[in-house]
Amino acid sequence: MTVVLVGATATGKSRLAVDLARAYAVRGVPAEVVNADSMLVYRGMDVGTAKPTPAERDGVVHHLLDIYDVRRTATVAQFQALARGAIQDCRDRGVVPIVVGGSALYVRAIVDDFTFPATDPVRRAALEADLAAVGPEVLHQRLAALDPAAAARIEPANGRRTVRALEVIGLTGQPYSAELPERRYLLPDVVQIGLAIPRPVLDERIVRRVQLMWGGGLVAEVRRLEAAGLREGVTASRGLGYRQVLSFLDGEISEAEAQEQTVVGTRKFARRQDSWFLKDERIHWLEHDRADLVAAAYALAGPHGRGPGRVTH
RNA sequence: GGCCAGGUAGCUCAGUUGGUAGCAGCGUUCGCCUGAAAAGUGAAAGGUCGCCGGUUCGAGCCCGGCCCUGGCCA
Repeated sequence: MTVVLVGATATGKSRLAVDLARAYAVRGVPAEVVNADSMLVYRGMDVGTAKPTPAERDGVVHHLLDIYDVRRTATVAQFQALARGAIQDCRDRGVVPIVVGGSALYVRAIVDDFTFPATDPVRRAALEADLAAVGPEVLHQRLAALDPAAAARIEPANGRRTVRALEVIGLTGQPYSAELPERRYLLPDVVQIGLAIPRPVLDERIVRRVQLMWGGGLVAEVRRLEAAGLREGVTASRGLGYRQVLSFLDGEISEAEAQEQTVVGTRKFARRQDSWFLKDERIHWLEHDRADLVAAAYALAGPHGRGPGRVTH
C-alpha cells in the first residue's frame, strides 16, 4: 500500500499525514512520510515553505526533507528517482509510505508511468542563450520545422517548453512527445486522498499563512539564505515568498507589496494545483474540516484497502 | 470659504483636433503543461465614462449647475 495525500497548499496535508501515520502506528503498522514537494527539499527554507517542524512531525519519520542546498536546481526527474527509492525502501521494511505532494507533476511522476528523456546542460544552456537573444517565437519556428506535431502542441510564446522540446530532439533524434501519459498507476496498491476545501476558505487561510510567515521571520530567513547562495539557486530563488522577498531586498517593491504579491501568487498557485488534481478521477476527496478526517482517511488507506469507493466533493 | 488637480473595468490608469471606450497593466474565471512545476504559458468575462441639464446629426471629450476625493491658501 502506498498512500498519497494531495490537494492545494494550506489545506492541512502535512498535518493529516502525521495523524494518519500515528493512526497506523496505533494499530501496530509502521508508517512514514515521504515528501513530494519541490521546495521542502531545501535546507534552510522553513518558514516560507511552512515546513513541518520537528514537533509537528511528532516522531514520525519524514523522507526527502532538507536534502538539497539552495543553490542546487531541483528537477522532477531526479525527484522521481529519489521518491521512488524512498517508497521502495519503506515497503521493503514493511513500512507504509505516505506521500505528501502539492505538485501534481511530481506526484504523477512518482506513481504513474513517466519516463523523462535525458538532459544535457551544454545544449540546454545554448538553447536558453538563444531564447534570450531571439525570443520564443523564433525558437518555436525552429521547432515547427523539426517537429511539426510537437510545435502544434506548444504555444509559441512558451519559451520554456520550446527549449526543452528542442533539447530532447537534438539529444535523441526522435520527435518530442509533448503529451502527458495516461493516468494509470505504475506503482502497486496506490490510494490517493485529496483534501477538499471551498475557495473562500482556502483564500482566507492563504492570507493568514502568509501573515504568519512574515511574523515568523521570513525576511530574516531569506537574508540568511541569500548569504548561502539563494540567488544562484534556479529553483529555490523562485519559490513563493522567497522571490518576492528578494525583490523587496533589491528595492524593487515595498515590503507590503512583497507580502501582497506572495498572497496573490499563492492563490494562483492553488488554482493551478486544483486544475490538476480535480481532473484526476482516481483521487478520493475528503472535506478538509470534517471531524472524523483521520478516521475517514484511514478507512480509505488502511490495511483493508480502498474503502467504499470514491467520495465526491 | 477661495484656488488648483481629479472623478472612465474589482484596482491603477490611457483615451490624439467631439464620431457607438483601451489587443492597456494588475486582479478574476477557464484552459495547457514530461529534467526550473511554489516554474512556464494561452484564452475569456468585466464599463449607465460621478450626477442633472444644455450645445450638436452625434459628447468620456465642449458649456452650466450640483455631488465626491486629494492638495494648497485662508
